[in-house]
Amino acid sequence: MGKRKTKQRDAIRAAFMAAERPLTSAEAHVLVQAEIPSLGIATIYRAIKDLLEEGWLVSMSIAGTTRYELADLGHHHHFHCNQCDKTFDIEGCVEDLASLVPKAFKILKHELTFIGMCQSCNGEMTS
Amino acid sequence: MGKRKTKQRDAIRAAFMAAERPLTSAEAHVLVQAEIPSLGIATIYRAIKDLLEEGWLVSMSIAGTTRYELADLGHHHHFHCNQCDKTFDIEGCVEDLASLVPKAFKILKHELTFIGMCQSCNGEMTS
DNA sequence: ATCGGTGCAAAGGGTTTGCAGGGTA
DNA sequence: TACCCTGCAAACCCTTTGCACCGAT
Repeated sequence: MGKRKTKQRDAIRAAFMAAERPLTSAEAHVLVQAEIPSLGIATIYRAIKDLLEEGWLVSMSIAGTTRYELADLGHHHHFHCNQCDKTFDIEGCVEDLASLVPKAFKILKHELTFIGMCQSCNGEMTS
Repeated sequence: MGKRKTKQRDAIRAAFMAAERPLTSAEAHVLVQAEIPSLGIATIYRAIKDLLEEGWLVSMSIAGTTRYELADLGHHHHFHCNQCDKTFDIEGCVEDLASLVPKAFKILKHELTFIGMCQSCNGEMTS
């Protein structure tokens, strides 16, 4: 009844560990197919669902798409590039964010996302 | 060749003005149908598309769904309730957010969203 | 009388589910 | 061997598009 170890799920976990940034289901699929070309998108979705439930991944909604990354990265935030549509991790946070919210609202977490152009795309524009 | 004034688009604009919070396309549809029951969802989507292009609405991606609100509300942020799935506006912001981002990244804007339980739902839980 | 907007239904794109076969334990 | 996982295809849901009709100008 426990989870079984399969090469598909190993490859999916490996893709998220290697990515070092949040991945969409489609991005994960492409990365994993480099290892296992026959792997179907349904397997990606089912694995992500299980990994979310067991707390190994967390999800976020950025730029109209759900993205997933390792749950144990610690508190951080994100930068989304409109040019290449990739999302990157940003270290650090700021104080007193919670003070913005009325006390009657119960805060579970917050998400801070910067939108703009990433280092790579910005460099290409100005070169 | 300009935009025409129709009762459907008037009702759609009125719904966003009255809502005082971001609405999903489905929420807007329900609200507008109270006024014009025959109004179809495609009309909502087409009107939103035009209103975004003319800068009257802005869109955001929260909790897996695209939401829209008036563009002229000034800088503010959002609170999303996991219980009722509604998103609310939060006044204010904090300083020095941009300092978190590496200088090579070009910031266009930022989005800050608190996730938790809103006043109404929180009250129902504890009563 | 134009021609943009609307309503309906079909088409698209992304995500989920049913099912038979394959692989782990 | 038992049964979870996979791959494929169908089903779903949300959004977009085609088309004929309606209605604002």
